[in-house]
Amino acid sequence: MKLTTKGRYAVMAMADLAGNASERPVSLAEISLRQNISMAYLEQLFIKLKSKRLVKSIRGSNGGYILEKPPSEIKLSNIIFAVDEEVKTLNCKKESKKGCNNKTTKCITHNLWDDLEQHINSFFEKIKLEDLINNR
Amino acid sequence: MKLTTKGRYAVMAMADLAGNASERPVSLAEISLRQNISMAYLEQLFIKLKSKRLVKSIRGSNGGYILEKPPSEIKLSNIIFAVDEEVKTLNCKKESKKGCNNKTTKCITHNLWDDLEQHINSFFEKIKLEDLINNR
DNA sequence: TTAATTCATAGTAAAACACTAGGAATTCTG
DNA sequence: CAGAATTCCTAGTGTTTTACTATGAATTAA
Repeated sequence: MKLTTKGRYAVMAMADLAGNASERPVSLAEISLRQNISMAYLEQLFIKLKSKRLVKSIRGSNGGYILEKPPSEIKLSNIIFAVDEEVKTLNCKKESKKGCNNKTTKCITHNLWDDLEQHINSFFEKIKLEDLINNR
Repeated sequence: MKLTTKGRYAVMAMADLAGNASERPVSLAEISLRQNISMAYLEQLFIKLKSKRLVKSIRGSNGGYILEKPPSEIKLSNIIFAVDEEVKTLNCKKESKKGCNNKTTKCITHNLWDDLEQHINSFFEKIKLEDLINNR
């Protein structure tokens, strides 16, 4: 899991979407205004969010986006993985290619970083969009 | 806390140092060989580790480094903070400057990312150098 | 004196990041 | 039907960070 502002923006946008849901779809222009994220950038994010089936789009005038599932079923990890697709293994792959057996110091930290990754993942696995909008 | 290969290399080097401790100090040349990290790069790391009092240096021929404290007293968080000094707040500071009160979506994720940071920190707080060399 | 080492500072190539640009396709509304 | 509002799509780009190299000085053991 990669942690950049991209993931953060995606979470912000999705929280905005969840918090402002109504009959009508929410346009990126609105989100852009409220969250102060450029529209072109949001577009990129939402194309990915859509391809991962987190949102649905309605094209044309008065179009916009709506959540594909209720906020209680969308985990933050889903969002972050959607936009920061590459699972960053922090060079572990490179090193395992170089040959890394379980006795080297190299591999000690190899495992360590894997554990960390899981630790971070579980953080975002536990939190749902719903939690964000409820807890404020 | 910033997570780059730099921190990882530092942990590797410190684990190597802990694992190969003896009467004599351990030279960076040795560590460089064993861990396959360039010496010049190790030098940079160790200057920082030294300034944070994690290692002691012995200059001159047959010199090198030794741990300043027993491995049971060196937390991985100490090592990582030593080399990746800037506490990366992932744009939170920038945003709090822009003005961010507790009702905005922006601030929801602001807090969220702070929590994450703590979550990651606690991961490295719990692990000591000793654990690495014992658990293999 | 020489070799091995740490210390210190500067520089640099490549990658990642965050973002912009430009236009095509779709759909509602008047 | 025309026009406006929107999503969709693909490139491009300036800045920053990263990871690393280069160079040489200072120190110390043998």
